[in-house]
Amino acid sequence: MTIRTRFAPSPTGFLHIGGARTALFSWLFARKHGGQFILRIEDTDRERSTEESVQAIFDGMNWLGLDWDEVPVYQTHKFERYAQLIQQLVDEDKAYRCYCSKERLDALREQQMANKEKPRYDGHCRDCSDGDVDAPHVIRFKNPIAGSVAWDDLVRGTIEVQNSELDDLIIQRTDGSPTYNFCVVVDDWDMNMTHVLRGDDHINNTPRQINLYAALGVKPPIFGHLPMILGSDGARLSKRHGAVSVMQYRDEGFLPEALLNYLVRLGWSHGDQELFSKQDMIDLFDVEHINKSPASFNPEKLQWLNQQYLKSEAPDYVAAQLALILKAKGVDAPVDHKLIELVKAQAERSKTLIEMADKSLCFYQTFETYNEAAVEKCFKPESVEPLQLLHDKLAALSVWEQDDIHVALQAVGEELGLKMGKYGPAVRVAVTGSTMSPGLDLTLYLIGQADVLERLQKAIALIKVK
RNA sequence: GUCCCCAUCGUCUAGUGGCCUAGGACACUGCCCUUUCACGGCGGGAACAGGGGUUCGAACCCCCUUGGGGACGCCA
Repeated sequence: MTIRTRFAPSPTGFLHIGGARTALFSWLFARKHGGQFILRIEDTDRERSTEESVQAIFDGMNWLGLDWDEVPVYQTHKFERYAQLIQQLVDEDKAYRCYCSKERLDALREQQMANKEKPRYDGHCRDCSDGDVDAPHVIRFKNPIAGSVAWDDLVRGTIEVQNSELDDLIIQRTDGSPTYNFCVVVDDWDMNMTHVLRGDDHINNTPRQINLYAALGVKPPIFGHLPMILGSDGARLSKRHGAVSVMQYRDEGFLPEALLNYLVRLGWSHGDQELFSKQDMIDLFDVEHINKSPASFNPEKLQWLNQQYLKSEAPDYVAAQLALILKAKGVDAPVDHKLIELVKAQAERSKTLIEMADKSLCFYQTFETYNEAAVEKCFKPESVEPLQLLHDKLAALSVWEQDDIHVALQAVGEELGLKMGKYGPAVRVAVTGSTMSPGLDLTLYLIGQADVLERLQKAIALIKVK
């Protein structure tokens, strides 16, 4: 039997971190077993579902490289199918029309809460099957009254719930539209899902759905409930914890490889291994090592991972991403030798592409202002002489090679009897405006002869005035 | 409140009865490397929620307590 899993988001916003992690695990499970991974858009809530959200989900999945098989299924395209099955349940006396008013339901709930009971529908209309079909009504599923429902959860083990805890859920609204719990069951059945991996906020829905499967005479899929992702304060991850949209991470300079790697380690592990390529994940993934407890999202570790990938991914690939961000900052940097060398040098100094871009700006445009503290510390009257000497030596170079620049840099120290630490910082501030940069010779090399000479002169003039 | 689920360093986790005076990673921190900033290397502090059992032996099994999360919608 081919394994088939799915990711079924409702298009009411962007693809968020929690959804992405669920999608990743489902995707991994399918890919690992050579099965299929399908996308389903749960858009039965027409009020909140939008076209843009659907696209945002596709974008997020694509960016992460979570590819899906077959064409995505839209629940709104299946209303006839749902209606037909609901009618079937009514005909078979497995569902019934309920005429209870909202007011009655609210009062009921309030009273139950006051009695310290679990609020649930009392079955008021359960046995009056002779109601007027034309009067406003919903359709409720006749949940079994006695016994219990149990299933063998892929990650939790056996879970059992008493039917007495479950009420008769609405499967069709007054407006005739079907509800979530019903659609999910029909869809997973229609789509031949073998395994359903989802967030454990659905654990409470599972017994209801299993009862629905039984009523429909269908064998349910195997369920696996993934622990939730919490924010740093232990509460469910939400907007106030910072970025929760997958695409926001792209915008903040993260590589998809890093986010994926971070996500896969949230709730799953393979011994002590921290770094996983996509192929590693597919090869190594197993449900046995999925954790049961919720995990807190830790931005620092994500940053560390991002730097690991900034350093280990192909420099031209990183350079292409960097160019995009540089462009957004108004710098047109071609993905050439210079940018690639810059990536290699900056990767070990940057956690994100944004950071890398900011640190690389001065390689493409003259900086407006010097870092004040740097000027204070490094621009001294005695800096003029080595700066001038370096300027002259560099000006004399007919070819601009890193080796020659290195020699010139060394020569200045030797001729003046100065250690590198004595004049190096001044050079660095002169050409970059700050005290931090990659190795000096590489820095000078990448900035280019003309700009270096110009900046050196500008610095000398500044020091003299000072 | 009721039901369901969960519980190892601050965080992610290893651990499936003896290999555990509990291992790795992030973060923090000391030293080394070093022309800056980093990277890297070598160290350090830091956890089995509490209480009862079971067992020759419990981080691992059972029970209770506590704590946390989730669900309780004509949302999904």
